[in-house]
Parts: sequence; structure tokens; C-alpha cells
Amino acid sequence: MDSSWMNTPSLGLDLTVGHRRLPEQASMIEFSRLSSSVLNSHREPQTPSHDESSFSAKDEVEVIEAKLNQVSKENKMLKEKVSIMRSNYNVLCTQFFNLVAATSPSKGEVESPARKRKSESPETVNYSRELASEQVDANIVNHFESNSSEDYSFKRMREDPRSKISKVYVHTDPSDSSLVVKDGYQWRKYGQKVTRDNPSPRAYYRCSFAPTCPVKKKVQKSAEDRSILVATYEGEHNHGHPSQGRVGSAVQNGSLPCLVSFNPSHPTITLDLTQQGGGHQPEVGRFCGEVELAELQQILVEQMASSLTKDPKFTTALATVISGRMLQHSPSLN
DNA sequence: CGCTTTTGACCCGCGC
DNA sequence: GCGCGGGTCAAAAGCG
Repeated sequence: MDSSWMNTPSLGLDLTVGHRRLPEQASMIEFSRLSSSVLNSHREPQTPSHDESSFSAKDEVEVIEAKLNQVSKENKMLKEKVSIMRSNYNVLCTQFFNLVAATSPSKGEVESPARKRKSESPETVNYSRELASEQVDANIVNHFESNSSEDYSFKRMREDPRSKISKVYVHTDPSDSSLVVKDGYQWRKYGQKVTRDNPSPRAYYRCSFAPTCPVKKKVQKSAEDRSILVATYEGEHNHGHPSQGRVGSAVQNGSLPCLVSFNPSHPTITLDLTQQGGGHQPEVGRFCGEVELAELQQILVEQMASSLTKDPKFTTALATVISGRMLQHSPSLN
């Protein structure tokens, strides 16, 4: 396997969201407040009130020291509060991920015995972390991956025990009935069925990028949580990523050729442009290396803008701000 | 016109 | 052997 891609410099971006740097930011805010107050204190004697000689330099120092102490106390309190918030956040994240892992993957265990078939032995099931990791939803969602043993009773797997199976859980709008998981590949839908254990239909897709590509995927809403789309991938692509060398198409598809991961330990979304998974890392490594930095930045901007504009809250807020500005600057209304 | 989606029919494995 | 249920096929419809 060509491992040259691993030597390429990482193009991973660490986009910090939330308040990961809050303590530092708080310190900076307090520092600026302190600096301005100190500067103001120093400016005060420069004012024409030279008559107030009673305000000695010693008193001035004491006042500044008192302010310093007060500010440092506030800083300490703020840091403690932020620390508590972060630990609470971590606990909530852990609980949420455990909940998802405990409910969705265990679907096979709660299936009725009637559905149980003489399935392949568990050791023939090859879970592909790489394949699962390459699936990226356009809306930068939390990305979950099954790593527990499941009851995969797919007859196709019996035909080809080497086929890789992976599941991807994508958070979507529960009211959205479309069974589409954008991952950058081209899929052709060839069937839809309503299964017994789930009221929502299951869609069957084939990879249509290459006629000989054996990869199939099934998309179905989770029976437990209808806001989660479960995409099951079978097999490995025998071709490169469709977006390889075609940046525009990747953007058009609403997906970037990169791994979007959500780190539960702290509120950070990582866009790692070196990650591609599915055994195609070498190609993507070259792909990322060849793409101009400006082009990459433009893609990222477009991707983020796309994600933002898809958020109804954002568009509503934007419309409110724009209309407010228009009213402010409208001479006829002033 | 070519590609994709829809959808009912069909195939096939499994349990009884 | 029969029925059930998941998976696939293929003709028709839809769409750009």
C-alpha cells in the first residue's frame, strides 16, 4: 500500500466552536479592561485638575492593586464556572453517545426471532471503520459509528464474505422524509421496501459512479429515533472518490472530500482534509496536495455558507438583521 | 434523450 | 411445501 500520503503535511483544520478558549478569552477581556483602567488612571493626572494634589501616587498604586486583586478574583471565578460547564458538557456528551450506541446498534438484538435467519458467522462480518468514516453528511452532523457486534443477515454477504459492512448514523430533520445521505459518491436508487421492524421505508442504493462498483447502501430511519438516518454500506468502492480532481462537483454535491468529526471531549469540529477512508487515502492525499490553498479555502467557505444557509434559524436571524439595517438606512422612514 | 426514481412483481432463503 | 420477509428486477413515470 502506498503510504506516501501519510507523509504529506496535514491540511486538517481545527475549527473551534463554542467556548473552548473561554478562560483565556475571559482573561483577555479582563486584561483589556484592566489595561484601559490602568491607562485611564494614568491619564487622569494629565487632566487640567492639578489642584487635586491630595491624590498622591501612593494612593493611586493602592487603587490599582485593589483593582488588580478584584479582577483576578473575578477571573478565578470565571475560570471555575467555565471548568464546571465544560465538565458538565463532557458528561452530557458521554451520556448521549452511550445512549446512541446502546439503542441503534442493538436493533438486531430486539428483532423478532422470526426474522432471524441462518446468517453468516459473526467473524465473517468485517466492520470497516474506514468506510464508515468516509461518509460525510452535508450538514456537518454528529457522526456516529457502530463498532459493536450486530446481527447482519444479508444474503449478499454470504455470497461475498469479504464484503465490508459499515453503518453510519446521520442526524436529520425528523420531518424530512427523504432517505438521502450525502457522502460524495453517486448513488442510484433501485428499490424501496417497508420492513417489518421499522415503519419507515428502507431505500436501496447502488454506486453508479462506476458500472462495476459493487458497493450498495441501504438508508432507513432509525426505529428508535426518527431524526437519525441509518445508512448501511456494503462492499468497497473499486474506484476513486468522484470528487477527486473535481472540486466543483464535490461542492455541488454538498459534501467535501474530507472527514468531519465531532469530538465529544470538547466542542470542536475538525475538518481533516487528509482523511478519506475506504482505502482511498492515497488518492485523496494527492488530491489534497494538488488543490490550491485558495481553492480549498473557497470550498470551505462555500461549505460553511451552505451549512449556515440551510439552518432556518440562521436565515431568519439574517433576514431580521438585514431588514433592520434596511429600515435604519432608509431615508424615507427616518 | 438519457438518466434517475418509483413501485409492483418476482426471487430466494429461512422457519415452521 | 408453504408462508413470510428482505432484497432485487424492470417497466413506467418523472425530470432536466
